[in-house]
Amino acid sequence: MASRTIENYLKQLWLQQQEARGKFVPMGKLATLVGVTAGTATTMVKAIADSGLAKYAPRAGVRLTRAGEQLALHVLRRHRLLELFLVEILGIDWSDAHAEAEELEHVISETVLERIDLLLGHPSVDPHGDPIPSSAGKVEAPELCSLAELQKGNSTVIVRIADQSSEFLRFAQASGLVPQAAVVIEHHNPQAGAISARPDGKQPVMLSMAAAAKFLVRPCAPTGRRKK
Amino acid sequence: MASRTIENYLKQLWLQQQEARGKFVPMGKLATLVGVTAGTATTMVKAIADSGLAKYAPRAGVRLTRAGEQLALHVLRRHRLLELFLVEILGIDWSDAHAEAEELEHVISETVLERIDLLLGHPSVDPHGDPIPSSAGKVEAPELCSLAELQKGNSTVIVRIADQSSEFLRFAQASGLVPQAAVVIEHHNPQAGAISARPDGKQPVMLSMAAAAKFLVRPCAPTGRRKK
DNA sequence: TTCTATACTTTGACTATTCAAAATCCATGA
DNA sequence: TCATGGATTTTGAATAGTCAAAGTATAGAA
Ligand SMILES: [Mn+2]
Ligand SMILES: [Mn+2]
Ligand SMILES: [Mn+2]
Ligand SMILES: [Mn+2]
Repeated sequence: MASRTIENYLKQLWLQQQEARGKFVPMGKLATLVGVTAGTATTMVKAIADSGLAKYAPRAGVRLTRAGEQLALHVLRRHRLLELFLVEILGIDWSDAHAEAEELEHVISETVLERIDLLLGHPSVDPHGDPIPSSAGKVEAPELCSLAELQKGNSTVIVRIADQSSEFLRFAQASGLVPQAAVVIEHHNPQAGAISARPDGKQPVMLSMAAAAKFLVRPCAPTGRRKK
Repeated sequence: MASRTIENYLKQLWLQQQEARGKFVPMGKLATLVGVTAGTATTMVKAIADSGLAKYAPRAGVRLTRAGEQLALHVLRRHRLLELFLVEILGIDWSDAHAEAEELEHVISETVLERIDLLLGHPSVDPHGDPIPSSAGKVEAPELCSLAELQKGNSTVIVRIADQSSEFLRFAQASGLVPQAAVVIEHHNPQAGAISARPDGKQPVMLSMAAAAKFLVRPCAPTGRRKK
């Protein structure tokens, strides 16, 4: 029903709405995410709003309607199942899977999708630890904290990486900072704006707070210490 | 490089050229194959010719250049490898694989394609027995004869089905007339324009000459008899 | 309150692809 | 030779997306 272009707008909108729940996504932000100029985004968003998939408030931004969210979740389900499929079954590199899935997500039929889901054993997370929406359009949104929030000496397990760029993913993999990996915080320098994390059986890795914030972990403070 | 639309035109052109080697494909025929009006085909073909992928002769037809053939063969390779992958790995129905591959063939990257090729063990034919072009763009074109050309009492093996429509494929599968199946010609009535073929271990099947011609076999006349 | 930088919207134009309908060509048969 | 009918080409218009550039609104700074 929705064109591939519209599917991309909806998906980015949904992802962005997760960041700031309930708020309107500004046009400039959406344009950047989709990779078009602001004027193009305005035009497309008006069309999307006309078809009832979003609410558009001029100069304020856009927000998905329930129908828009459902459609976005179906696209996201295809995207994430495909990512896992590419990595697990075809052996595609972790860092390339996202870009490949970005195209495939628009041409996979429901039949093929369910076959993939079956073959993978109805997985709940993709290779980056991102949750896979159910075919009914449900996703769990667990509150996670990041490596940036832990204290020196804390140990934890990475569950999710919040950056899909292949450069970052290559760095993460090379460092051993992948989902399921246990890590210990070796140094924590809020002043220097950096921490040092050691993945189990690997060398310690220096991370800026910004980079550390991209590694979502659980449990948050397993050694019992708590902030403040 | 080439858009999905152009890839479709090139592929149909190549397929059609196989039927009548060396001849120009008439616009009306191409239009039907691609599923557009004749006027549209004329417009597109002129653009394709301008980019050097085909030779266009007004009122005579089109023919691919060497460059166009190479591109067409790459698309065909993607198509057939995907068909086999869908059937073998994902368990998609034989009769649906073609339609699915028709979309996927335009978005698969070279990397994913080679992974699929590897996973399938560098196969040489797709689920319908159609040869898969090599990555260098070569295809063998074995001269085959069809069930329609055999005599009563001949036995042979089906190697290829020359019809991609899901209705025909479903009928073929239900009858047991699939690639690798051994069959015996039980009756042969040129006057009635029909034959009866019995797949090994199955019930005999009545086929019009037109239908029988869609089943390509080898060897042609295994029992030593020859025509005329 | 007034000004202005920045974000946003509008406008005009362009590409790719398609269709319907009108115009044209040409092999054929009279 | 000449009229036709069918195939082909041309023309005009439409749709989906996109950009560049020009116009506009508004949160804050002054
Ligand atoms: Mn996409
Ligand atoms: Mn992911
Ligand atoms: Mn296709
Ligand atoms: Mn095939």
